[in-house]
Amino acid sequence: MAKLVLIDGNSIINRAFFGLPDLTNAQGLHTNAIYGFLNIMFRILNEENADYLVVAFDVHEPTFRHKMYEAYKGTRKGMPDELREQVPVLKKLLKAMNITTMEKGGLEADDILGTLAKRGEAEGFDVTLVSGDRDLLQIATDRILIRIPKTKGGKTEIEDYHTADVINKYGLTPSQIIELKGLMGDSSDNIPGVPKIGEKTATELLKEYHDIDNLKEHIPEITKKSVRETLTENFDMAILSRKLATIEVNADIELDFDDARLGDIYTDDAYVIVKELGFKNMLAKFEKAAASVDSSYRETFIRPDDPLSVMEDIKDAEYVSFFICEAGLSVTFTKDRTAYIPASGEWNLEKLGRSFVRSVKEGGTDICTFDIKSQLPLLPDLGGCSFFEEHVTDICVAAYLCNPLKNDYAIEDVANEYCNLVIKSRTEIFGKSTIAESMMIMPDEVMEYSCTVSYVCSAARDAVMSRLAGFGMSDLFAKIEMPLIPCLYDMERIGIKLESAQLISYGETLAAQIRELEKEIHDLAGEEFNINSPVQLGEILFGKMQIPGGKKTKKGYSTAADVLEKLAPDYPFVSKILEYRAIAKLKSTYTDGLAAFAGADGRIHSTFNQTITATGRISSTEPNLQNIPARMEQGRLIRKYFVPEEGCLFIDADYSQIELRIMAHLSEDASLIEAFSSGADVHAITASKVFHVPLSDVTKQMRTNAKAVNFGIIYGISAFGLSEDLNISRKDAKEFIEEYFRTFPKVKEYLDRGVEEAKKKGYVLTEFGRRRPLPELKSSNFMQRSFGERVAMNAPIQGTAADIMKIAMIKVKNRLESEGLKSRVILQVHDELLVEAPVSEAEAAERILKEEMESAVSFSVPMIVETSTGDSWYSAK
DNA sequence: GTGTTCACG
DNA sequence: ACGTACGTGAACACG
Repeated sequence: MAKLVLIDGNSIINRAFFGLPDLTNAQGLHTNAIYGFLNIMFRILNEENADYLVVAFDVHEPTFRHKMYEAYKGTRKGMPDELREQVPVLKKLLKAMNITTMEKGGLEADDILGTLAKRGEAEGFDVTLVSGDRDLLQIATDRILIRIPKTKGGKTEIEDYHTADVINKYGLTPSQIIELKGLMGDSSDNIPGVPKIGEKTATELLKEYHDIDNLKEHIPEITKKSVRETLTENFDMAILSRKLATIEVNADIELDFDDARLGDIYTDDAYVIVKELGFKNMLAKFEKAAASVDSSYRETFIRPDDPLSVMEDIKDAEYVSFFICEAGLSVTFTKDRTAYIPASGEWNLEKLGRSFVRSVKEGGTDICTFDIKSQLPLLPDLGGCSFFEEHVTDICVAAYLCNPLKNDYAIEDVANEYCNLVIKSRTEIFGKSTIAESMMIMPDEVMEYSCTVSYVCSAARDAVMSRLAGFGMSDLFAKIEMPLIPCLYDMERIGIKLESAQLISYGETLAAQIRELEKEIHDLAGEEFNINSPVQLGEILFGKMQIPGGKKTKKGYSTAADVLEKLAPDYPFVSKILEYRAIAKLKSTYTDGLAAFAGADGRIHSTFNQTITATGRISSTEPNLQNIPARMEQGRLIRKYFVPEEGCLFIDADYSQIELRIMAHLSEDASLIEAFSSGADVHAITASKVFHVPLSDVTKQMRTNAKAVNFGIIYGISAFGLSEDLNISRKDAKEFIEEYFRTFPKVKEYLDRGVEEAKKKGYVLTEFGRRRPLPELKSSNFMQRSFGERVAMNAPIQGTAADIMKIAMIKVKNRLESEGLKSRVILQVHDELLVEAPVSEAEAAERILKEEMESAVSFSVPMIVETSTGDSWYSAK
């Protein structure tokens, strides 16, 4: 028996859109509805052995009359733009998968589906009809199965209806569903129905009188007066509504089912589209197709007999792209020639790297690759900041600057986005194994991968760099991001010394405290439970102990610190929990966690990532050294175990109030600029001005409030946020903000102007041209739009601060080296640099740090740097 | 894998 | 009426 599957495209894509969180691909296209649609379609195809498949759509040309009607009714709003833009992409994808789609002016998708279902049944098929719309139940028979997917808590469950199932569930036959809609209406479909008659009454009436025509004859028999009256008065509504609810099953549709026969849907074209959409977990399905994608470029990969000649050619070339890994070196000269030299025999890895570096240096050759920082261990003495500025192009970093919002910058995405090239990703080829592990087992694949990376860099270079130039970021790239790479590499390579043994012993004292607290908490609670589990803790606190706290999260109660802190004064039990949490965090993340990262040299080598943040900041991982405790003494003690090498000191230098200073500069607010020029405590001055009291009369509370407002302004202030932070009413918070803006009127002008401009352009820029796109500003969702507005205020400030710090790092490195010092920057924490300096150099290094950081930019307010020295990170702060 | 919590700037 | 501060990363619980 042949099987025909019909999908209600509009209905399913709608369900998917509203059921899934907002997803976007690298280009900022919304993709959640397409993703959800595909998931459902794949599931159906998996379950059904479909021979024929048709996806039906409504025609989306809302007529003038439609619009008037919708505006008047206020219901069934037009599609949100975020969904609208996805429809053509889905259609394109379905086409690429050779799946028949149908739409016809004047017909709704329903009518197409109804007609095809009945026709299919008549031709002897088993028919399965997939829709989110219960209207379709009227089509159900023993041979036509209606499947309605429902998303329940992330999972998709499908309800199945044959005739019997409809009767079971509704007590009505499929054809009576039409009568049901006629009586009760359907607000989602703009079917009015009979006033005051809902599902219950309608069902009872139909059970008794079967259908609307028969019901008409028997209205006088109805016992309930209100029902009798509304039916008498509004019977024409029932007739009209039934007509609206009736799905056309004899529409004029031309379709030969043979044309809808399901073939191979995993085509090359579809692979490319799915890849563009960024649906990584679906790509596996299309993998086979990927292998057959045009890969003629592979024929340009060669293994020269004489590595030496390659090295000579590098000298002569103006620029080359390359990739070096444990397996060997690839060098792309032109798109027609990529040479691969495996590391073996005489040409071992060491020699390969050194020769490459020498050739590049001798030839003054420009080099281009992807994520050069990870290759630097194999490229000894490649060069410092100025070499990077003049000769290096990192495609990964360039792609990041072009769009800093992506989660990762895998080479296959760049190949796809900039050269329309489909290549296999590293994980597609090697799985979880590293290249080093794979080179013995599959050397050919390793060679091909290496060559592909190098080739793609050449192929993408022009496109990426011209986009960068179009965005005005060429200087930012060459003069800041590229020279920063050796700074980051140095910090990673040098690392920071950790007194592991002492740290672990501090961990043990913490463990003792944890055990103590655990016991007290369990005693107070009267039972043992996992304090670390927010679910269990919520149950105990707000369930068992009846502490007022209310719900907050999707899954039960929130036990976040800000909630608990409000309760702590009244409930000692809650204070204990907070104490427990604080210590448990210290132990797991900072004591045990950090100790595990100490290398054989007794130092921690973190990774500093340049392509993670949306604002241009650096991030630190494995471990994160940018969030070592500092605010509470108990945590701050952790810093005592970060120590300088013997004979060295730490010098810590941090920018004072850098973000506020930047805002003063950008807004040109005279009062704020003056506040900074006077050199006094800016939060106190703010308080003095906002609360209209002399500086000497500013109380602690006033300063705290002013400080919170200052932070709020930088974050893109909202009365709600400030009120949460200060634990005051929203009204008071609003007044603070208004008074602040009255005091610093130009700050308000600046922020408003920034948001307005961002809305017009769709992005914001830092002082150094770093660009942050703001797709949220176009959102129809209030929350997302508001978020976009706050980001528009924050990103130029946070981003400019990041730019300044990057400039400073380059200057500091250059200066330390040019003065022949051994002192080195070993950490960056956004507005702070930590230098490890031989004791004899400490004073010089401290002076250099301050000078170079303060002179990194020349703004209308001074950039002040505070330094301090010590024999641990703790004492140098 | 996702959500919650919490450490930093 | 909505339900919020900006930017990160790690540990843990839980499905």
